[in-house]
Parts: sequence; C-alpha cells; structure tokens
Amino acid sequence: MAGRKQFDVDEALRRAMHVFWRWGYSETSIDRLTEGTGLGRSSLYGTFGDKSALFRKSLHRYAQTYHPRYEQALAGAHPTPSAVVAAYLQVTLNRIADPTVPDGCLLTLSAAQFPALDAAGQATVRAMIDGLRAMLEQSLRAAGADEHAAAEWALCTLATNKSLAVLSRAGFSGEDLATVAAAAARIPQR
Amino acid sequence: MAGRKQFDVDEALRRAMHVFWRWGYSETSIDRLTEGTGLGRSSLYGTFGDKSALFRKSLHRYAQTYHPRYEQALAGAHPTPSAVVAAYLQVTLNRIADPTVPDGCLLTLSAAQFPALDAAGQATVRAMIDGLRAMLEQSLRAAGADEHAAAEWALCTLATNKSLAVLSRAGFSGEDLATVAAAAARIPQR
DNA sequence: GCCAACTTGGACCGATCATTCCAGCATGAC
DNA sequence: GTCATGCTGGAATGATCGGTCCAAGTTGGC
Repeated sequence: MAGRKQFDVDEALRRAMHVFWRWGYSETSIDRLTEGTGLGRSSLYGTFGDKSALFRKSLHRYAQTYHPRYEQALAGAHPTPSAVVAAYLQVTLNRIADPTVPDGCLLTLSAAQFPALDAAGQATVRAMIDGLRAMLEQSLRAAGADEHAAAEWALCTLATNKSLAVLSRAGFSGEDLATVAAAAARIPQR
Repeated sequence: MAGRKQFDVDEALRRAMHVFWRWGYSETSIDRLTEGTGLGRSSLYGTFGDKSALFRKSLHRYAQTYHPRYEQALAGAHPTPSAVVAAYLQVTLNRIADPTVPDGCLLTLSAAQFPALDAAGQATVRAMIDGLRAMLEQSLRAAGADEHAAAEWALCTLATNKSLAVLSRAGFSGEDLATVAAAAARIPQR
C-alpha cells in the first residue's frame, strides 16, 4: 500500500489532462481527478502540487502533444487558403481518431460544460456533435476527389461547426439546438 | 427599501444573461449574479427561482434575441455555401457591434473561462480575440468587393477562428497561444 | 390612518470544495 | 534482519457554495 511510488507520473498527467479536457477547470473536482488518475489525494498533491498547478502542467502536456501537428499543418507549403483549411481538417480528424484520446475530441467538451441542461438537452448536443463529426469525415472524403468542391464543403462545415460551438457554449437548450440543426441541414451539401 | 418591486424584471434577466454569458455556468456564483444584476439574493430567488432556473431563462432570452438572426442568415435564399458563410459572418459582426452586449461578443468568453491561467495568459487570449475581430471586419470589407475572394477569406477566418476557440477552450498558456498566432499570421491573406 | 400584501437585506444552514496533516506501512540500502 | 525513507489512505479544516428563512419596512387600497 505504500513505500515507493506505485504509478507512472507521465501516465497520471496524461489522465489528468483528459479529465480537465472533458470537464473544464471548475467542473473538475479533486475527487474526479483522483478517480480519473487512480491516485490518492496525497499522491496527487505530493506529485503535482495544487489543482491550478496540475492544470498548468496539463496544458503544457497538451501543447507538447498536439501543438506541433497544428503548427505543421498551418505552416506547411499550402499555397491556397482552401488547402490550409483542408490540412486543418485533416489534423482535427486525426485527433478525433487519436487512440490516446478516449471518447473523442475536444468538441465533446460542449455536452459536459453545462450541468444545468437537462438530460435531453445534453443528449441533443451530443447528437449534433456526432453529426458534425460525420460531416467532417465526409468533407475530407470530398477533398480527395475535387479540391474546389472540398473547399466549399469545408466552408460549410466550418460555418456549421462554429455555429455549434458558439451556440452550445452559450448554453442553448435542447429544442433551440434542434432548430439550429434543422437550419444547418438546409445548407446545400454539394 | 421594500414594498413594491424596485427593478425591471426584463432588464435584470438581460443582465443575468450577460453574467452567465461571460463566466459560464459553474464560474457564475450567486454573488456574481447579485453584483451583476444589482438585485439581492431574495429578489433573485423570488423572481427567477434557483440558479439553474435562472440559467434556463437566460438561455431562452438569448435564443429569443439572437436565434432569429442566425436562422434568417442561414435559411435565406443563399444559393452558394460562400454566400451562407458571408451571411453568417455578417450576423456575427452585427453581434460584435451590438450595443446591448457590453464589452463585445461571445468570443470574449474564452479569456475568462480559465481562472488558473495567469494574467499574462489571459491578456494574450484577449489580444488574439481582438485580432480575430479585426480579421472578421476585414473579411467582410473584402466581401463587398469580390465574392470569391470573400469566400476564401472567410474560409481562412473561420479556420483561424475555430483554432482559437478550440485552443483557448482547451486552456493553452499564453506562450502557446502566441505561437499559434504566429502560425496563423503565415496564412496567405489574399 | 390603517391594514394586508409584498419586497428586501442579511443572517443562517448543510453540502461540497480545495487543501493540509498525520499515523501507518511497504520499500530499498546496508 | 534492521532501519531510515517517503509514499499512502483517510480524517480533519476552513472557505465557499447554493439555497432558505425571517424580521423589518414600504407600498397600495380602503
């Protein structure tokens, strides 16, 4: 039960990062961190310091892991804006499929961010996010076929994506989001 | 000091909406709400119910105010995706300039969302948001001149915008964000 | 002028939060 | 085998949270 460290510090930090990632800062309690990392309170404090220190370490870890990919995608030899967006989408998709990120991508934050939403509201947000993911995948398939069409598709996708992020962040209720989804569905899809 | 109501319910709800808007749900304490609305605890609870009820009323108020504009922009007779995005940007810009929304738009949420970030980190986020706002305005000016160029511009803008939203939401530190800003600056601007 | 109705400010409550502390014990060195 | 090291689980602490309650006081109707 005691003696020498019984966990891998780096792995614990990775898990803590995902807890912050999923729940945001203020919705992440120490109990949630102990549950997510498997460490006890004492080990957590002894290893990483207090909550905000652990959060900052998580940020750094996140930046180290994912930032170079965006950097590479955005700073590469992409002559046109549409190519830049395509590269950006590619990175995002890779992250969605990243096996080191359980249960999806950054976007899944939205559904957990507003505890005051009822279950139906959160389910709606989750469903819209799943739909968005499908759209992203479809837009990338289109990119392989025809670049101009891909650019147009990415345009629509990003616009809808942004709408969803803004709206869910602002905490729209389930029925509000459903209405927006209906509007988004009317965007021409080719 | 007492007797009959000494405040305007609708105005109080508008102010409460902005408090939630700026701080998010869990970072909004009752004390912050009383400070933001000017009402006492009793008046707040007596008029709107508990915190989550007030949040839901704020959502509804928000939806009533802003949703029709997006609905109109996204569902109107826009034949091409780029036109849809242009309309979307127009609505966003209008909201940025909306005098009923003090201190800017939804995007300003980001800077307040992570209390564990130091002052420099939050200032960096704020500066990037200001830069983003300038980019949006510039993209709209371009839209007036040449529609295709505008579409390309909007593409870049949204991509960068989305990056910022994702990154700041994930809680990047100030220097991380500065690096991303440098990368974004390398996106061709015409 | 009087009374019922209603609002208001502030004290109060239990729950939960982040954080600290300590006794107990497994470990590695000798 | 012995001992110092330092990690571990759990109890304890003070602050803050959302929420409740009530006495004090003001209003409008009569």
